[in-house]
Amino acid sequence: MQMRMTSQREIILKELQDSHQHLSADELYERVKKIMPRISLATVYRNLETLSEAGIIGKLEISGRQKRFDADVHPHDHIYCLECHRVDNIEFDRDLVDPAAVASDKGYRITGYRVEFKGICANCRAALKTHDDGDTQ
Amino acid sequence: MQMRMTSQREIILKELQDSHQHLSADELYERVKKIMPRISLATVYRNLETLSEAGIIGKLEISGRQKRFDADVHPHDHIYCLECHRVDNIEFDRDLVDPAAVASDKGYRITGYRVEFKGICANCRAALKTHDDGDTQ
DNA sequence: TTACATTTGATAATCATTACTAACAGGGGT
DNA sequence: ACCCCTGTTAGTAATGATTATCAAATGTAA
Repeated sequence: MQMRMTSQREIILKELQDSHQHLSADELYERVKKIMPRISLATVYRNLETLSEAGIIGKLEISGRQKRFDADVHPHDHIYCLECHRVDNIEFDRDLVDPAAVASDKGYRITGYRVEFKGICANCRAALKTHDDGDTQ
Repeated sequence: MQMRMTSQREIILKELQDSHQHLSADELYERVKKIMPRISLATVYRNLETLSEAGIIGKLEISGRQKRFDADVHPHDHIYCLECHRVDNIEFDRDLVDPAAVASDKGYRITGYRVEFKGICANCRAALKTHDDGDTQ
């Protein structure tokens, strides 16, 4: 849990925070390389893991895709675009879900849950509309 | 969408149904090989994909793990064990979640959502208890 | 039965991630 | 200052899951 804040670590964290996005390890690698050209992709992976273990960032494991990282660690949920795979935060009332009501089911001790929405983002809706008029709603 | 029910396809589907489990492609491969020894792992992957595209089975993409497949296609959610990675169905009232209430958020057209619980299953709770008494609840 | 499309088995390739390793950095304590 | 210890790094190899490729086999249809 204790962890030195190395310069690599600090730059990775700052780039993620400043992006205001949910970046993947390699996207972050590309950004960090501009500041610290000799950094290794493995270092980015390693530090993202370290930072998320320490609870400083969140690790998003969205359906079957590459992991993404989130500088916002307050409990919240996500929606992702089936077209371009971007991930956005959603406002969803987590109090609606009561883990205790589910717990008895199979003898699990529940430690958490997440809600994951999917759909087509505004950008991709617009793009699809001009191409093949695929959306009427 | 139209799709021949080949013998390989049929055996893969039947084995998944009979298992009453959420099997991964390679677990299913091991089972199917006992019936059809010359089948290829690629064929299993290919047919699981085909079957899930046709809506005959479900594809489960649980947090950062290997995909699993589900012969039960009625809308339902899942819980997985952080220790042994087994996946179980849960009874969770999906009406609690209203996609429309979320939709306005970012201009997404929402096509679905899923709720994923995590925890420690009964087996693993018992196993952990005998080893290091790690659970008091 | 000839002709075309689909599917298969075998294997190579890909993608994301993790493991490995040797070199390096930043403290103590002496 | 010097040595030792531990954590970290860059670079690269290895891994695990999945997908792509392709020739051969099979099914379907005129």
